[in-house]
Amino acid sequence: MTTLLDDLRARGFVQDATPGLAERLATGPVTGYVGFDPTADSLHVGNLVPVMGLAWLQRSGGTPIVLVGGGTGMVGDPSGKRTERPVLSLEQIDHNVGRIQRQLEQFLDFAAAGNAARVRNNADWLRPLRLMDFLRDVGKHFTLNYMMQKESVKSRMESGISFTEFSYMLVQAYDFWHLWRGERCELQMGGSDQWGNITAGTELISRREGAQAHGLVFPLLTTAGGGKFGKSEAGNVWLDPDKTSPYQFYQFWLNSDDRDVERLLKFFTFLPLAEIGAVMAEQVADPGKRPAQRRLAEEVTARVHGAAILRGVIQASQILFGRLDLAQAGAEVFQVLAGEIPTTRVSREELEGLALVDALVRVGLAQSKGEARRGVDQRGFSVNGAPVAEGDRRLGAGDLLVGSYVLLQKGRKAFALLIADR
RNA sequence: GGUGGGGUGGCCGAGUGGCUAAUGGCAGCAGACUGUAAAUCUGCCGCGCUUUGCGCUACGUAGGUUCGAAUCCUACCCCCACCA
Repeated sequence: MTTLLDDLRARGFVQDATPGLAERLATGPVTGYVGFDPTADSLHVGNLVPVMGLAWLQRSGGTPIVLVGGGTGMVGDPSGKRTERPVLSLEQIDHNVGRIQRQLEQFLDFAAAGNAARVRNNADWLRPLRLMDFLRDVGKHFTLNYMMQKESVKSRMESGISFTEFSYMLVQAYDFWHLWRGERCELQMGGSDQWGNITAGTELISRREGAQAHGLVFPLLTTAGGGKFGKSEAGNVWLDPDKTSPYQFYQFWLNSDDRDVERLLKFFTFLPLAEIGAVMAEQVADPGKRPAQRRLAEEVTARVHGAAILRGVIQASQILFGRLDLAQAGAEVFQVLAGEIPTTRVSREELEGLALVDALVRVGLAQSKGEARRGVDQRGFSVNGAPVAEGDRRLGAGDLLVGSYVLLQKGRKAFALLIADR
């Protein structure tokens, strides 16, 4: 029988784990937690690795706890950070937590009998905490020498580290202890930069309670191209459809590098490894068809946005990238597109004689008219699928498809729809 | 508080009076090639215009010297290192 640790390891989730975790898991499911920053009102795909870690924990019978850093959010973790965090109001944090929980519900079961997922906010216990109590109950258990050996501190000794940031690991250790004490939470997971903070927590639980707690860290995800995973042209790829449209979301996964796709399937889908193996076999046989990317994009998009939206997104993708002749497309096709790509409405009068460069800026495909002009010079823009060569090109009624639509395109991946109202 | 070093375009980093809208690298955008890939090659990469050119804004901030300043002078702000 395999345990959570075996499963996570097979999927590449385990960068490091504390000794004894395997033995502990062999005796039964655990309660475990991951900390999240409530700095935004949505998760982005970069947050998905720990979310999937919690989901697997729950699937193994364990109880996942989502810890929201409402208390720690105001100080700042020095691990891998260069700048201080913004301070958020309590109302803002509550709002963000509510939105994020709704997204988590696609991955975690908050109603499961016996091991329902829980959300905790460390503001609840950190805010009332008194400094003297903290120094007595937590500070006493750590030597300066121990703390200075942590990578998060060591790497900052040259450039300088504030006392607040230096103390961060103790606060995080206190969180772990608190969850252990109150809910018998025995495992903390996180990114590999959290290793030092997590082991400080297991240390505190060991010294104060004489009990063994465990830690597990995920590897840092990078792309084969050498970049940070989870970024697109528009910045972070968010789960919130208002921040990243489902179409962009689907395209993000579909455009995954061949070298990354197998790893991404293991990380971000619940497909059994045997099935991933089969998909990869297809992929190797005919890379041009990209069955692996398609499967990845479908699985993740369906989970985050639902099957119905996925269908619409696939349809829109076929229109924009397939051989479909736009002139043959009906009005309903454009209605689908309007929901998936940036859409701007103009009046008929405005459209008549509207300079293309102005239109491109207006729909957001170009930042400035100069940029639009350069792009046109380089044959980078198309109107209704036809590349534009003339820098002084103007739009008019003759460009309207189905009487109302003009499809503008930058390069091959960026589109915008202009709707001319009657 | 003292001493020294520094603040240049998204980032890194050249530039010490006119040839500088500012070398180079990274990131980004477009084109070719492709599989809506990767790699490679090419072009672009402050804003605007009636675009082989012209105008405006810009080298921490504010003044000054000069025909002319990112480059020199003054004050101020900020950062870093070492010392206290």
